[in-house]
Amino acid sequence: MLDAKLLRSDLETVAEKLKARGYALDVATIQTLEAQRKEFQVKAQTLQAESNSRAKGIGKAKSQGEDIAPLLAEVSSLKAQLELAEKASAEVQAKLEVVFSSIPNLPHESTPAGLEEEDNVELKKWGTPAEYDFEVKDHVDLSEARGWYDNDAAVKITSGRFSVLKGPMAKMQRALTQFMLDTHATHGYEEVYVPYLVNQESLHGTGQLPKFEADLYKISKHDEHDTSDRDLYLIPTAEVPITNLVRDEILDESVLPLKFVGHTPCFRSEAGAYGRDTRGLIRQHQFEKVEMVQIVHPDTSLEALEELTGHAEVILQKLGLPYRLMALCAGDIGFSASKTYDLEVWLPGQQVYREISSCSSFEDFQARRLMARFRSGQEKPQLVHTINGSGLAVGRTLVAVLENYQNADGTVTVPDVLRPYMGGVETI
RNA sequence: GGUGGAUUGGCUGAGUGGUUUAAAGCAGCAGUCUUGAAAACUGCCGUGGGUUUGUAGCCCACCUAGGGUUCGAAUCCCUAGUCCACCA
Repeated sequence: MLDAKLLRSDLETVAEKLKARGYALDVATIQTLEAQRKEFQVKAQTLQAESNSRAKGIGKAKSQGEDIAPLLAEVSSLKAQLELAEKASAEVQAKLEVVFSSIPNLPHESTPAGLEEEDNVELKKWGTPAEYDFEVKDHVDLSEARGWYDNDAAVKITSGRFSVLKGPMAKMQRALTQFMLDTHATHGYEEVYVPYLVNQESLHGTGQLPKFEADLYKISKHDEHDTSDRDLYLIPTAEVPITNLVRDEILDESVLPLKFVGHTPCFRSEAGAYGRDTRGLIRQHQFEKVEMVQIVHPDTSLEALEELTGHAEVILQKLGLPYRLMALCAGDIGFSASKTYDLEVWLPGQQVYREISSCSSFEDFQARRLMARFRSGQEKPQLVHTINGSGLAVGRTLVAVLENYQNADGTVTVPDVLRPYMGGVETI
């Protein structure tokens, strides 16, 4: 959420900045609602103050044994007025809340201009794609030939865009997860285990709700006796539960930066992505991911994003996977993001670089929704900045390892760093 | 699954319808004293929102959460959460 005060004082500038990411801010509507909000809120508060002081006066009169009947008569019409004003105020504030929480974050000044994917800027390439003296397979052909990947079984058990992995491939996915968690621990991240089902407040805090409900799996309680809205959602990323650890907290400045790493499955309905990447493990409704989250002082968020992106790069480097680093343009960054780097890994099977990690700084956008703050000495609480990034998407890393490390005979060489996690085997 | 109890600020803990602006203590901050520290003493000491040029002043809300009763609710009623105890 953007700062409501900024939206009041400098709406035109905000609209201009949002234009950079292709978002048309409805300035007229906001100005109208804002004018109403001010009127009704001031009115309701004034009436409340009046009502409070009258009630106090009645109490005083009664304790002194005076007749309070005339005072009660005076106050009778006040209550109805107050109720009306409060209702009007609550209505307009609810409308503003909906509008405000649907406005995306402002792109950071260092975010490249542009609205399309083609406007993303390649910042560097690492590693050289290997030359193969045989015809390379993609991960699907390769793994099906070995009986490691069974799409039909997944369809039978559940539906499309799920996978059943078997044997060495299943084990390698687990090995990758462990390797990533252990590596990030050496960078000072505290490992956390978190719930896979979260409530609406959590999703609102990190920005998935209210705008992106269609991409989420919702779990209804089916309790006819419980009419309260307590539905839970499967997490689309560990960012949600991990970042929400600091929701409604006032941290002491000395604990910053907080660095968390967690491994979770992620669940995405991928509404609107039908027809894209239907083959193999690239785009799944359920996939494994290791996620890094940093809660930082506002002055250090830019450096923290560089650092965290570097931590994701280390994984690719240790695995010996060629990749490139992209700065996403204003039109391509996510709803809550201010600045985003994508890491794209080389997939020989497709002869393309594919996203394997997305690292973003949200500045105070999530923190404001989360009411995640810190206090320096005796000063007023300030909003923290939040940073997160995949380190890495495990399923896609598995794809990358299989494709990059494949041999002519259909076997796959196990990268050195994974061998300790796979009982020392050198090839699978 | 059932019954009962608890739920107050960073912590402990008073408060069962109105002069409560939530007592008091601890912790914290500032100061006095002291060579310095401790002790003692004095003062400050929650969060969000509104108004506003304003981190000034004034106002509103917040005693687990959400409803309700009332001129007035921490206090009474309902629903839910959490914790504790007992029963099955």
